[in-house]
Amino acid sequence: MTSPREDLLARVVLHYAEHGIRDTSLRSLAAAIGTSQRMLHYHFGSREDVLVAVIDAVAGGQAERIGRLFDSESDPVVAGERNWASTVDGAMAFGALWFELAVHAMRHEPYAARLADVMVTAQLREFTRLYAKRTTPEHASRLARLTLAVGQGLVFDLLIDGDRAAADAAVRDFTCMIQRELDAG
Amino acid sequence: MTSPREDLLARVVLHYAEHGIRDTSLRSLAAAIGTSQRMLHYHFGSREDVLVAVIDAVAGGQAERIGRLFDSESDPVVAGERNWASTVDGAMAFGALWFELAVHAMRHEPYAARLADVMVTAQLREFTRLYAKRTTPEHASRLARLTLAVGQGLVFDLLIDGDRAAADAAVRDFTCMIQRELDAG
DNA sequence: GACCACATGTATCATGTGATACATGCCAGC
DNA sequence: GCTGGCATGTATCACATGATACATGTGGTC
Repeated sequence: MTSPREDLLARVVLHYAEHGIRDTSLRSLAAAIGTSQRMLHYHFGSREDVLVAVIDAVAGGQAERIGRLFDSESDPVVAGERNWASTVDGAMAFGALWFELAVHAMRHEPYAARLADVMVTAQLREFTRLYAKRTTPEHASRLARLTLAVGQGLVFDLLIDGDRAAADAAVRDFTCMIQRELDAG
Repeated sequence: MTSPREDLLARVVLHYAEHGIRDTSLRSLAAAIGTSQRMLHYHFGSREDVLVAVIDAVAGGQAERIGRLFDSESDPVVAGERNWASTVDGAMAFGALWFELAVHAMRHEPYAARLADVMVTAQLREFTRLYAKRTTPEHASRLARLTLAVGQGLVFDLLIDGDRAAADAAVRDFTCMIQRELDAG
């Protein structure tokens, strides 16, 4: 069912999530996930190709998550809450790796284009679409960016200071504020 | 006036901001900023010490910024706007380096403790203090985290998709929402 | 002028690293 | 049972890298 490559990739992602990419050599990576450096080269090609595969995997997972999340739900507030739940779960799983990968998107590396899309553009589009049902397109677009930023910023802070309860509370406040904004607009 | 070390450090920060830390060797770094690998070792010690110095410099700059920003201004909304202006300027200057360093804070590296403080804790404290003048301490604390997250998340998105106008517009919306929240609370 | 601390240049070392060559195992299909 | 393709193990190469040893310059003090 699962190819050796997929199997390896999953373990690579786990190890990167825990130990970071920057000072993980192919040798130590291979040893840690129970394979050999030879196999990493065989299944991925080069060291950079390992990174690209990781980015593709994370981007793919995120894309799937977005699709699943926004297709089934049409109420923006409920979607926002579900999005937060799903975002924070991913954050706890991937940890700092999420931001480590985001840096590649910020540097506009070609292989990270899809990641940039699922991290920002795609979610922005979906939130805008949802909000547009309750307000003007321009307003919806601004609120979408705000909502996305709140999720990302809270995850940022959460990963640094670990205060999950505070993040959840802030989301609840923001949800109320959005609700009021939509009712007023 | 400026010691050779400070002078070097400033150039190191610039180069890291533009090219990233991850694949910059001491040799290429030294060549790029017009010094020798020998000098980097002489003035900083080891490669990791260079990183620590960079983190300290960035954290110090941010600490100074926080102090300057929040001491002079007592109105939370005005402080929020000024904070955004200053945050976004820093983001455009440091670029992805800001998040590259944040990853170290997320991994709770000891040398990044001060960075974690200025990135989250200190700002959280200041915003909470400001908001507490207009609402309950608990509410102020939640709004502070929200405000901080909005700034960070918008910078995150801005660095990825480059839409400065959208970020500014979102901030304006958020400012209104906060204003309403404070007036209601 | 002797001395000294700070700063810088040159050369080199030991090692970790990505990559590759070559051989081996395993298993399906004929 | 032979063959061919996928997968894996072993050994090695060429090189970049961090680090250090040693020599040189430079400016200030007595």
